[in-house]
Amino acid sequence: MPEILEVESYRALAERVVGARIVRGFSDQYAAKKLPTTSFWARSVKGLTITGTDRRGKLMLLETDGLRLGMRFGMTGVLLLDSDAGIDGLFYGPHTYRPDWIRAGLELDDGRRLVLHDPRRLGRVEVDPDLSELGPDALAISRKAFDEVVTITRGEGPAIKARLLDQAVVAGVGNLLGDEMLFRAGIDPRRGTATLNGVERVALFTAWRKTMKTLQKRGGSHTGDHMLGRAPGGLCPRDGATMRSATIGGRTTYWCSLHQH
DNA sequence: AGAAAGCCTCGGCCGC
DNA sequence: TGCGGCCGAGGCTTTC
Repeated sequence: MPEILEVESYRALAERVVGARIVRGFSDQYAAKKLPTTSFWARSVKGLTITGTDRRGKLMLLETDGLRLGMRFGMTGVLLLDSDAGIDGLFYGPHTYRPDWIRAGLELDDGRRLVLHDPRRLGRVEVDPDLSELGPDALAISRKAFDEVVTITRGEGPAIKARLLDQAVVAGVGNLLGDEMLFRAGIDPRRGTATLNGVERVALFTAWRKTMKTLQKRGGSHTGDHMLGRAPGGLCPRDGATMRSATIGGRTTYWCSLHQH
């Protein structure tokens, strides 16, 4: 659920704890799944002072005077500072918060708590996360980085939708965002990446930048134009044609039968 | 009851 | 035939 725009809002929220010292960290076994042991997070974070925040794709980072800390939010994770949500709940999943859905977090020397609230337990905490497996950040992607996303060395390459979702190629495009930018660019998500011509590439790049900009203003990935037709039997909000759907790149994908080709 | 917006692993297939 | 890389399917987990 949280895609890059939501994670960016969490990062902005986390800015408020810069300067604070961590007195205690905690996590359950699920949140610690990428760590050697469940207690690794608690042992690693104790005593660190938070010096800044960062983000690569959907991975949020806390810079400290020691280790670099990472948080992933899975599909239903939210970052809370005391009880202030980084965004106003989530479109999918419960819109309520419950103390027993707090899976990991940090207690700070000023009494505040920065916590991962995650009903579905797919969020993760990380210590010194490996960034080498992630492509360049999708939010403010450069033309050069974009060119690499759509460049395939041999064959047609994967479907463009699957390519967009590959975090090693570009970090931060989630399922909704991928559908939204292809919708705006008028490109069929099933198209082989290498089959996009120059005009289509420019259209996709333009749609990409505009989608990020617009949705960031609106407040998240679930406020895209495309969302209106994103339901079984839905109609395209642009031209009223029927929307199609299929699994592409492992995710449910919706596209307009008329203007995306 | 089925599907869900992330991510990881596994197994099959393709090409060298 | 052997092997690595790629890609899709399935699993995780809980909720609505």
